[in-house]
Amino acid sequence: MQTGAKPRKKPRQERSLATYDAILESATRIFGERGYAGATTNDIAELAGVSIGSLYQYFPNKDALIGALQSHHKSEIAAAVNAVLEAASDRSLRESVGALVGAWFAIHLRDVRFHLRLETDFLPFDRTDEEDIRLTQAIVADMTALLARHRSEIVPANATLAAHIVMRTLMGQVHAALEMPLPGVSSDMLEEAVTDAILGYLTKR
Amino acid sequence: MQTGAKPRKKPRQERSLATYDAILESATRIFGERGYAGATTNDIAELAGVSIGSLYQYFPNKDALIGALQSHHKSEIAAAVNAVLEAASDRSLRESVGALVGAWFAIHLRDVRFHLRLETDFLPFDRTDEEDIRLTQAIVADMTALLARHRSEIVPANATLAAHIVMRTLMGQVHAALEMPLPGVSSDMLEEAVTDAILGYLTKR
Amino acid sequence: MQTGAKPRKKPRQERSLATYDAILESATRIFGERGYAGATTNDIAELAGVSIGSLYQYFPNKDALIGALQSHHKSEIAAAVNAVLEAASDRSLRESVGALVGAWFAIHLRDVRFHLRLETDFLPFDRTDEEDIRLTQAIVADMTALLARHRSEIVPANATLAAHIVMRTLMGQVHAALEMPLPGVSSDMLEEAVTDAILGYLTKR
Amino acid sequence: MQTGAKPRKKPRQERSLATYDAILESATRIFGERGYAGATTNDIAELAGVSIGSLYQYFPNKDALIGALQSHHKSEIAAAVNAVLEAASDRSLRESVGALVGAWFAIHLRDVRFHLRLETDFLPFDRTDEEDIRLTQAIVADMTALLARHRSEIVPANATLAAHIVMRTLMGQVHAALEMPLPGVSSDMLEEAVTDAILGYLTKR
DNA sequence: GATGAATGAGATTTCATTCAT
DNA sequence: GATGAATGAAATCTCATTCAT
Repeated sequence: MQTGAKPRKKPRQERSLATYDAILESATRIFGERGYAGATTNDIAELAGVSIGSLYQYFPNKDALIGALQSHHKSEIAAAVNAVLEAASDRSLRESVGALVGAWFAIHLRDVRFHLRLETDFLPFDRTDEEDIRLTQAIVADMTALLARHRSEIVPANATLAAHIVMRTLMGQVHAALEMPLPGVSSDMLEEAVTDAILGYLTKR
Repeated sequence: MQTGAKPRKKPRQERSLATYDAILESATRIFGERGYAGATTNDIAELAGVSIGSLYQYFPNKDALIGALQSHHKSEIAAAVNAVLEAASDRSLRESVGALVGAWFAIHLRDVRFHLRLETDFLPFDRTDEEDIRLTQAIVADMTALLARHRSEIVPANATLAAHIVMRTLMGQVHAALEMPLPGVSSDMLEEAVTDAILGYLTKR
Repeated sequence: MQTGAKPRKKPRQERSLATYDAILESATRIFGERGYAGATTNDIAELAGVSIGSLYQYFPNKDALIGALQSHHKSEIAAAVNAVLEAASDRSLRESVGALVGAWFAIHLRDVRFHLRLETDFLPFDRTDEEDIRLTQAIVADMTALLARHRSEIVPANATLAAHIVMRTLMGQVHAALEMPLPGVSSDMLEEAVTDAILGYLTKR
Repeated sequence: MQTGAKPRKKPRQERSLATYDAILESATRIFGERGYAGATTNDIAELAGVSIGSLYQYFPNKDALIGALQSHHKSEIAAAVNAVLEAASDRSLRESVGALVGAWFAIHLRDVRFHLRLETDFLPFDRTDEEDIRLTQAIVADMTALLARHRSEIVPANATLAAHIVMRTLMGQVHAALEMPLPGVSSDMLEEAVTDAILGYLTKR
């Protein structure tokens, strides 16, 4: 796999934009259904209703599609975390953590199979482009800021480490929830349990 | 990818056994370095020092290699969890959870890149063979039993759900630790933080 | 490759002419650097600063670019040979041959890489259009006339064969000089050696 | 085009050798007929009667085929020049040069179209592998030695330059003879004219 | 006339798998 | 049992060319 694969050109005309979007939508579906290796660029183009040549006009290779999809995904998470931070002043720690857990699950459940793939097949990709690094840092920064707001209630001394632990707990729980659903456990119950787990870590004295 | 691919035969003779092991060892290395798609059966055979024909004598196809590797991995975890359970009578809850976390990290750190792959590239594999299901159930059962031993200290009412949450927290934390190491955080510190997170969830009143 | 591809139209207006020239100049550069297969019409258009559509307005296909370039090249040679012929009355045989060699080298050295390509990649092109044939004949005719002027000093009986041998010697030497420069041999020395070789052939008794 | 492409493996078994030879023979034919760009690896494999996979087992890419063909060609020339040198003691300069010209033409005429391609399409290839350099040096060295044997009759002072001029004359004349045959000129006549040209250069006082 | 998005045939190359030796 | 030459389906990607705007 090549690295640093980025969109070859940004669409300028209208027609172009529609093509670009159609390809990404198709890619989401097909990667989600078949995984990285199982998906073929020809099938993605076909489902998008464009020629294979057009796909390669916008994405220099297969990996560039994954890159674009991952960027979009991470942007969503960053926005959600930021929204929780913005609303934090009116909320208790429990409410904020609950909102965080809720948003995290919501983003992933919207397109379950795709996100599961994203967390599995695609993670090994070199995610070294600046955009991606920036987003990751933004997420961690917002989470650290969120914890700082409730400094007095929180036990762990190292705030950055705590932010990472929280983020990783979220990732792990969501991933596992997608991969092996627990029979007899509603998503409300699950979200509450995860919220408890995070609060337990943060506030246990 | 084919599903339910199992080893074609269990080698009985000495020389056979050596060949079989050499192939698995080589597969661990190469899958770890290159991922599922990047690894080729020819390269695995070559590194193992056997002909490609011999590889196919023991494993009917590429997926069977992954299957064997995953079984081995899950067996290790099951054994570790069981060992913690066996030793639980002499230990406090904190000690047992600490031992669990330690063992989990140890198993994965031993061959970092491969285990990271295992958690990513290879998860989508249909793990529906009986052996695998049995092992997963054994792990959850042992964990539930472990929690039961400390019933009085533990808050979550649903023991099975609690066992899953714990297991998932472990998986998520280990995976994240492998994938994005935290600079300035020693593995001891990390293990302690994860232990805290789990205990926080289990015992928070 | 198509044969007999000719410029679709000769541009009449000023702006058109500038576009036409820009394309040819760009083609010279890119064919020279990358060869026939390595050059793409899109890149040629881009370097010329015009759209790919415009390029195809002037040249019906890729081969037409080569055709135009070859014509231009052959015209230059024809003009140079003719100039030597025109000046021949005031010159000795040695002077005329020296002028011929000098002009031939000068034309090719001006854009070394492109001319090397011209002698290699592009020769197989069907050069059957009338213009090209006419130019080739003109070159041979002028050379024959040049030799005729010094009939008395010249040994080979068949003047046309002699003209061809001279032309071919020039082509071979220039080509080889471009392709594998001789370290320690200045271009003056080389031109003199080639002049000697031709004179040796023509005048050896 | 990739450089330094060499045969992927040397055939060890009998079957293997036959495959290898069949591919090279087929490649000679198809490259000769269609040129580098026009030839496809699939067609070469098909004509050779082997699968495309087998072709790539022996030659890592298209260029490696050209490389092998060029090596073979240069070997032939080197052998011929050496043979002329070996026989030089019993011959006059004119006889040796005549033999050289004859051999050079013979090698190329045997498979005219292919050799023409070799001199055109394929020359731009990076011929930087040691084998090739060694052969070129051997050819020049043998030619220089040949000239040294007739030192007293020869005019040009710089023997290496003279050897190059001779070689380049040969290349140019053969190439031109292949590309544009002279109507009414037999090959004997042509070879004699070329011999005269070379001798003229070497011995003109 | 100019533009450039779109096309799609076709080329190269890989690699899991087979099977004659 | 072991070998490794051979297979060929299938995937990625290119680029000359068209044509609606």
